[in-house]
Amino acid sequence: MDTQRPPRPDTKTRILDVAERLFALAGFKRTSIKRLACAAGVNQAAVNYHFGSKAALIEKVIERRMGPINRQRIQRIEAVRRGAATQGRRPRAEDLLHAFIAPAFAMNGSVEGKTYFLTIAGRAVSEPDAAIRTIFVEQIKPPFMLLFQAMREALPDMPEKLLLRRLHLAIGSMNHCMGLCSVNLLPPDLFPPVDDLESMTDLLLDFVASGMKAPHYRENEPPLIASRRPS
Amino acid sequence: MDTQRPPRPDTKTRILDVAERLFALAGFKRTSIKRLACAAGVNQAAVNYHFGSKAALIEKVIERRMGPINRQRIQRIEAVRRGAATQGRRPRAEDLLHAFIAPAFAMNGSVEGKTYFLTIAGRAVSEPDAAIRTIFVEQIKPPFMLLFQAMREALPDMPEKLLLRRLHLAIGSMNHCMGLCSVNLLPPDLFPPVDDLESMTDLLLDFVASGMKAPHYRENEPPLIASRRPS
DNA sequence: GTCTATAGATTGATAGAC
DNA sequence: GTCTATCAATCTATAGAC
Repeated sequence: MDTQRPPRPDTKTRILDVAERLFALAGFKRTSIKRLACAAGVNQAAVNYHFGSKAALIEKVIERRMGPINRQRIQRIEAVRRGAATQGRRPRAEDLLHAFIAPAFAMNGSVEGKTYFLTIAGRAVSEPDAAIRTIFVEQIKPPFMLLFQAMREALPDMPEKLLLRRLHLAIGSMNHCMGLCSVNLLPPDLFPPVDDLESMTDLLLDFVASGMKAPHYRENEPPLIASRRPS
Repeated sequence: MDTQRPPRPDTKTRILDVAERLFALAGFKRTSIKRLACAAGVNQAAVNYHFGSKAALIEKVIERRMGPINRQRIQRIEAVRRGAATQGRRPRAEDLLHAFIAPAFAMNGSVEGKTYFLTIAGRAVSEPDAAIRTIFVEQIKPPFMLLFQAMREALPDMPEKLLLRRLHLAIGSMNHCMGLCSVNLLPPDLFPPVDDLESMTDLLLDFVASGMKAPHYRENEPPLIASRRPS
């Protein structure tokens, strides 16, 4: 066998990899620097030497994945827009949503790294620590707002506020999906494990594309669903 | 004025109310018994005297709201089923989803208590502490499985696995929605605040009902959305 | 860069007086 | 039931030798 084992990554990368895994499995707060360093095979003081503080380490763990994902999102949304403009038509909502969702499930790197980060990202919006939550929110804001603008072109008849709120519901499905397809947050009888991340993407895309295009009623119209307001 | 101020609730209830608020605002882990007791105007030792431990207190906070919500869910799903059977037709997916969703947004009690609990519930599925997460999962399982069975009647052509997975995406939207409509997890420019919980329910119901009924392809069929697999 | 040792703060839980 | 006082464990961060 001429397969050489990959060289042991440097300390900084080892810390980031282990931090990603432990943060996914036990959360930020419950993962102490001490156990993290032990699992990475480095000294406890080395973590603060390389990253300055636990908060800074958390930020690096997030940025390492979110940066590339969000750059891809922006590129692909722009590509969908250009493609539609070339053909003289509006962009399709499905294509835009796919451009936003797919990069999160198609990261480079090991499968493990992927799935661990999906768990972390799934917790992001509801993270109780505002400082951590803000890291995510600020990073996802540019591609999200770009998606919003492009979706206005795709669905010009939908009121802006409704569109924006529905986009948040789509993000909610995506986050939930992210959490489900990695660390087993739910028992298998409750959520049948999905074989691969690609079919997860399809599952999600069908759902949110349909949800985004749901009929909506204008003011003073009777509800579409009669049973909605049970007397 | 003959309006009598409501009598100060007893110690146990005061602790539960304050715990609910602080757990929503700062999370379980970051809320210490000490600050909790201080905010409730009770002694620190009183918390452990009344509840035994922090974990037991968390469980009580969750059960106090989830119990009534889930009982309502079961009642309303059964009612939809009976109503449909009486008319000799299948239950409607919208009605079943409404039966599951509405009780969460229509709790009894103060508006504050409502919204604080919505934040807590929104974090439930992605909670890093498995013990806490399990409390939620076990409590929501009965109404969720009942919803699943009833939805099989409503959408008999959909493969079971797909139906189950889509139901999870619906739950994901709901959870996200719960988090958003209470404590401001996101800045208002990113998510326009919703005036009332009822319109939040409508927003959510339109979205998930449409998502659940999205077209799906059988095996060996070409994808509905051509752009889904960009070469 | 890596290590040991420890400071300094906070935590959950409890013992025991009243 | 309510209080004070405290224990034992845990945490982040850092000082200082090598």
